[in-house]
Amino acid sequence: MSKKLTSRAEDYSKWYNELVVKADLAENSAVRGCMVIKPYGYAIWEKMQAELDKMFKETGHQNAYFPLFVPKSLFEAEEKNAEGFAKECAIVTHYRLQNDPDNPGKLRVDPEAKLEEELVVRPTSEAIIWNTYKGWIQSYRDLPLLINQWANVVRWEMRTRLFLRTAEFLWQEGHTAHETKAEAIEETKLMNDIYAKFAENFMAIPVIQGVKSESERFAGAEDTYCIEALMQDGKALQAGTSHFLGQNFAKAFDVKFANKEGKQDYVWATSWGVSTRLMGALIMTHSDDHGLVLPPSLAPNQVVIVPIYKSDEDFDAISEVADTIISDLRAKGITVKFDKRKTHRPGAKFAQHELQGVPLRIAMGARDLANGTVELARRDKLTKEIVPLDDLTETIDGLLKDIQDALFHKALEYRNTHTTEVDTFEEFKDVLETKGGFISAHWDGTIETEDKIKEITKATIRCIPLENKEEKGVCVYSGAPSSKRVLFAKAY
RNA sequence: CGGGGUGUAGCGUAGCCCGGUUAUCGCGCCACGUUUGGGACGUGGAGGCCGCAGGUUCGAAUCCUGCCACCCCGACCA
Repeated sequence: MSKKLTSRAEDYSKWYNELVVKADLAENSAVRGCMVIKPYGYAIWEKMQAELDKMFKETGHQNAYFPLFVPKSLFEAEEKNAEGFAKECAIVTHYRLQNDPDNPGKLRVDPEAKLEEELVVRPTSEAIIWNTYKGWIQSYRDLPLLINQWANVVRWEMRTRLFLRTAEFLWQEGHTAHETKAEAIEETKLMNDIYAKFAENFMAIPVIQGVKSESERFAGAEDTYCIEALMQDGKALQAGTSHFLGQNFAKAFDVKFANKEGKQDYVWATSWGVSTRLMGALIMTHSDDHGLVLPPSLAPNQVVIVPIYKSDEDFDAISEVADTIISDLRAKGITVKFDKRKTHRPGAKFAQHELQGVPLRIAMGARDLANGTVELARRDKLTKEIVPLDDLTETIDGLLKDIQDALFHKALEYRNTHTTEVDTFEEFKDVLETKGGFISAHWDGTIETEDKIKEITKATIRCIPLENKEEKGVCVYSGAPSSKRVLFAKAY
C-alpha cells in the first residue's frame, strides 16, 4: 500500500475516495449507494450541526421532527415537486416478512401484508410537513412559523459518491410559513445568507451567492437561491440552497389563514437545506496530498500532542509538562488531544494526524524538556518551528486564528484565479477545457441555449450571482442581447 | 438503463493468453526481542470455498456458459 495518496493530477476521483477512507471519515456500506460515517467524520458533522443550529436559533427558528414516511397521496399533492422527485424514490409497499416455504431458513415478503397505500421514504419533507402545518395555522397570529428539522432523507440516485451523492444522506431542512410574499422572500435570502456566512467563516470555503436558472430550480419552487463553491479540480459544487416556494404548497395542502382584515389567504412558504455534502466540499476545498486539512473551527481536535521518549521516566516527565499545556489550552477553549499511545512510533502518529487534518501538532521530547521548548507544526503549511513553553497558549491561539484565515484566503485566491470572464463561445470552450473553474459569461436567458451549452460542453449555469452588476452584452452562444453575466461551470 | 472495465487474505496485487506440486509478493494483523526527534527492524506465526452457480477435463484461479457485485463514462441529481 502506498504511503502517499494517489496524485490528484492522475485521478482526482480516486484521490478523493482514498482520502475519505484513509482519513477515517467514511466508507461505503453494504447497502448500495449508502455511506457509513465513521466516528471521526461524524465528529466533524456534529461541529457543523452545532454551529448551524446556533445560527438558526439566533434568527428565531426552532427544531422539530416529522415522519420518515410520506403517504403517496400526500407526496403527489404538489405536482411539480412530486414529478421532480418521482424518479428517485424508495417506496415501502409491505409491512411484514414470513418464513419462505420454498427456501427453509429464509424469509420472504408476506403477500398478505401489502399496505393499502404505499409510503414514500422522504426524499425531502415538504409534503409531510405542509400537511401537518395545515392544522397548525389558522390566523396571522400563528405566523411566521419558523421550523427546522435535522433528518435523513433517501434519494435513489443512479450513481453515488461518498458524501457528495449518497442514496441516504443527513441534512437539515427548514420549512417556514409567512403572511406575505415579501416576508417569505426575505426569509429565503436570509437563510441563504446564513449558509454563505457559515461556509465562509466556519468552513473557510468561499462561496458565490446566486439564483438558479429555471432548469436548475428546485421542483415546486418559484425561486431557488444557492451558494456555489469551487473545488480544487476546477469543478463547482452546490453547497446549500434556499427556496422561495410562493403559495404552491399552501395551495396544494390548503393551508389558509385569516389575515388582519379577517379574509382567508394562502400562506407564503420557504424551504432551505444543507447536507453532509458540505463535508465533501470541505474535503475537496482544503485537502492536499498529505491528507485532510481542517479549519480549526471544525477540527474535533485543534491540537495534538505527540510525546517522543525512550524510557518510562522520559514519558512521565513529558506527560507532566503536557498536562499543564492541556489544562492551559482547555481553559482557553482550545481542544487538545494527548496522543500517548505506546503502540505507535512518533513518525506514524505524525502521518496519521496529518492524514486526519489536525491543525496544529506539538511534539515534545527530552531535548525540549531541557530547553523549555516544544516543536510546533502547522498542518496547512506543513511548517515546523521550535517555540518556548512560555506563552505557548497565546502562540497557539494566534496560530489557530491564522490558520482559519489562511485557509479561507488560499481557497479564495484559487477561486479568483479560476474565474474567467469570456465573451466568445470559442473562448468559453477553451477555458473550460484547459483551465476549468467558473466562467462568467452573458446568456440570453433561454432554456434552449442553456441546454445546448450543456450538451456541447457539459457545463451548466451554476447561478446568476446576486452581486453581478447590470452589464450590456450579447449571449456567448446565441448572440442575443443580455443584461447580466451568469456563472457557468462543470459541476458535481 | 446504454457503453467499457474489474472481481484472488482486512487492503493493494502476481499468476489466467498456453490447465498440472502446498496460489505469488507487499502493506496490515499476532507473538517475542531490539527500537522510538518523520510512516522502525529482526525472527517466528495466523489468515484464501481464486465473486457465485453450472459445464468441459484424469485434473480448473486458469477454458466455456449463465448470474451477481463493484468501478469508470453517459442519462439523473443536493
